Amino acid sequence: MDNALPAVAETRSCEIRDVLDRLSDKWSLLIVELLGTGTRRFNELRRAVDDISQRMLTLTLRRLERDGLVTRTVHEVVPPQVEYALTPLGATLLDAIAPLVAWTREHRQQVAVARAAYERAAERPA
Amino acid sequence: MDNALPAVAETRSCEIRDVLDRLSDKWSLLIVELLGTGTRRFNELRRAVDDISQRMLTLTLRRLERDGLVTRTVHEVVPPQVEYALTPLGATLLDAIAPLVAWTREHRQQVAVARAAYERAAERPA
DNA sequence: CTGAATCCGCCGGGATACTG
DNA sequence: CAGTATCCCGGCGGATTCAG
Repeated sequence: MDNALPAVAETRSCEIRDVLDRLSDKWSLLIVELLGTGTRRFNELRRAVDDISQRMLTLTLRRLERDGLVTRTVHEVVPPQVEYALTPLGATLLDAIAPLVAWTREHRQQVAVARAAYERAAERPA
Repeated sequence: MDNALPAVAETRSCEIRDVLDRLSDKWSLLIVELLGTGTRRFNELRRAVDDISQRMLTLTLRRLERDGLVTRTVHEVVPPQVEYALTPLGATLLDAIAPLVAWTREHRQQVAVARAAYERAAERPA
């Protein structure tokens, strides 16, 4: 077994840092996942996430738009109406995170159990 | 097309929140990815990530251990030697994030281009 | 309805020093 | 080598208010 830390590992870690950092905020992946089911309006997303602030929803959507993952379409009507949807690029990201989302659903219990056991062990060192 | 926000979307978003939040910190996915290539010692990881502080590496590893994703093995020798490795559960997570990691590698350029275009458009509203 | 702007608390996370 | 302890700062993100 090759036990030395291969150069490829370091290289790969560096390469994915910027984008992975970008996606590692509190809401981005969640919004992408939600937009996977179709075009949504601002308050639709707000209600769906339900504990995101206006501010963070706006900022998250702006960043996703900036990175070419989401489109923002303003309909000039009263009251204003803005629709958000995944771009083709965003759709590929959706596919990429699907396994991760599935993983969280399938292993959530297992993680919770492990965490509970760890906490219990930590509380009684005697 | 079913354009109403389906109940399933809200439900799914809520279900994955806790674990996704847990994984959405700055370093966890990166460490999991690095441990995918085999057992590593503390300073090996430190050098591999290279701009993580001692503190954050320790905290990140502790949390991964707590959640049953990583094992911590202390060898009672001098100097001390501690080895970290993925648990079977951690290995399943590695598989789950593989597509996301691949995505970042394949679309990094595209994101950078979109971002640059967005910034340029923002700077010249005239 | 969809934001922008402001204020502010909290904590993620870096730097440094110390320990077994 | 592999941590722990302490200090401290920046910015994420919530609450609220204002605007088109």
